[in-house]
Amino acid sequence: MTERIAEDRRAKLDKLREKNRNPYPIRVTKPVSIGSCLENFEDRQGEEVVVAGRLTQVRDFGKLRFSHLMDRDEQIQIGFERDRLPEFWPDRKLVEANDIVVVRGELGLTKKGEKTIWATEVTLASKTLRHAPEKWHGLQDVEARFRMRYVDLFANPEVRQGFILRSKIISGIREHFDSQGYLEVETPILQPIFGGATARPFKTHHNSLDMPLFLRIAPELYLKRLLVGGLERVYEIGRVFRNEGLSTRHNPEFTMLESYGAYADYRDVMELVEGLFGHLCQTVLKGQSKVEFRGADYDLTPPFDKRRYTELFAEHNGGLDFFDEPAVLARAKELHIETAGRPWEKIANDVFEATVEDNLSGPVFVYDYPLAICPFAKAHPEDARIAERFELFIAGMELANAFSELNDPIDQEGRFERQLEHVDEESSSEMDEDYVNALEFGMPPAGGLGLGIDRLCMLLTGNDSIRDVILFPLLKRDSGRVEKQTEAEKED
RNA sequence: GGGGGCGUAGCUCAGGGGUAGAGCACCGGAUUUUUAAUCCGAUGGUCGGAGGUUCGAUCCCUCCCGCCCUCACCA
Repeated sequence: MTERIAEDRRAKLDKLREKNRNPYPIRVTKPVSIGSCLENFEDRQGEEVVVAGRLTQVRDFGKLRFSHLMDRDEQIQIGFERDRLPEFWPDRKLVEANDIVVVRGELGLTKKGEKTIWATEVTLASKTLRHAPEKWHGLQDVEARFRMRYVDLFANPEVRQGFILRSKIISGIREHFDSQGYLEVETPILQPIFGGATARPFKTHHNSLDMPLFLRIAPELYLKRLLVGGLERVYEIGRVFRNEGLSTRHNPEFTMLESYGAYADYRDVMELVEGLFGHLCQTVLKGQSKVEFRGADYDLTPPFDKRRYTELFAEHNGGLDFFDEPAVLARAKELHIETAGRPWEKIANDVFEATVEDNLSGPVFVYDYPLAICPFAKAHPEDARIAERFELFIAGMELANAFSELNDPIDQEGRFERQLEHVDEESSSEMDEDYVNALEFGMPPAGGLGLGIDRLCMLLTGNDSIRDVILFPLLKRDSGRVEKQTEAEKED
């Protein structure tokens, strides 16, 4: 079969049209879910229902045929009998596996006790022109699954369930923040100055304003402006964009939750996060608190372990004091970490990442980070070198990042200025003066949180790769296939 | 960007310097209780792309494209 469209299916489509059967009707009878038909099924035999979905696996017995019908959540057997379907029966071979149909019928059982809808009326709702993937293995080819996610979703029910779960996770997050009095807001994705994180941005341009713009790397600085404005508790779930490499844990666009709550500090945010995980275990995981990820088990029951950054640093580096610059530099060289021309605190943090992070199975809050790598966090009242910041690690993945937000405009301006001394592709060459201006109008003390939704979904759905929890992960264009297709189209 | 692996029918996969293979799907036939139905028959391929070696390449070599894993950057 070299044609783009399966010729046999095209022929069936033509036959349907000849018989005045619309293969793509505008309106069909509204169905109920198959799941609702399965509830209390035994007591409802003989009841008439209308269901709809994709046909699978037709099993033909001459005057009788069986198939399964699949909708979003469930599937059920459909029994087609010649004598009950005078209208449909002559067309039965024109309607085949993979077609979308609406079936009216009676709930009943087969001789072997299989729950079945005995059809009394069958309407083709959409004719399929492509062959479906194999019924048993589904679509396995990873590349094809990503490029044709629409096929992956209907051919692989577990993929569909995974994305349904992702949707429920996001609903669960909204429920939790809403219940805590947080207001969901939206802030600019197109930003004239990028900030709020350390990452290379995507650049774009607005034509009529003739203005360079960046796709946001974080919503942080806009959300905190809203605290100045008095909204007090805000959160945003949205896409952020980072112009960096791809991996099983990184996609150039990913979904982030950020929240900011006035009159709270990072300890309160830890509780907020623990509460969130508790809520998700209750709702999304239906009371479960254990998840399996990459072959290991994780217990998400709060409270989580809490470990001080500098203590972990010493523990995994032979008692080394994080602030002992010459000793840490020596350790960095031992670990073959790039040191030349880089700020020492980044080098020291690289030592932390190289020696500690992979060993954090978690869930664990790592807290009290060195202030120098936390440009938006408040200093610890007892040690000016330390910031009130924590990160949540589970399965070696950084899932969340939070701090007691810096609201001192003069301190903030100074930290921006210090950042400008080391400008690279990952930091703006411009200070966000308006953000400092906002702080000068007064921002209440606040606890802020950033949480990677995709990684959370990986953990809760047990998927190893971020591409398995993003419906359409970024892929290169397959120029070979594209050329092949356009050539084939020209020949038509 | 570095290293490793992969790309064969619509799908899942085997094969391998000499006419390209299976199962499923599809097509024709049989069949009123199947559950990956079964049975009989038929169809279906630029073996990712372009070069090279060879009498002959899907197989060997080179380059290119794409995907996966991994390292680096990062969340």
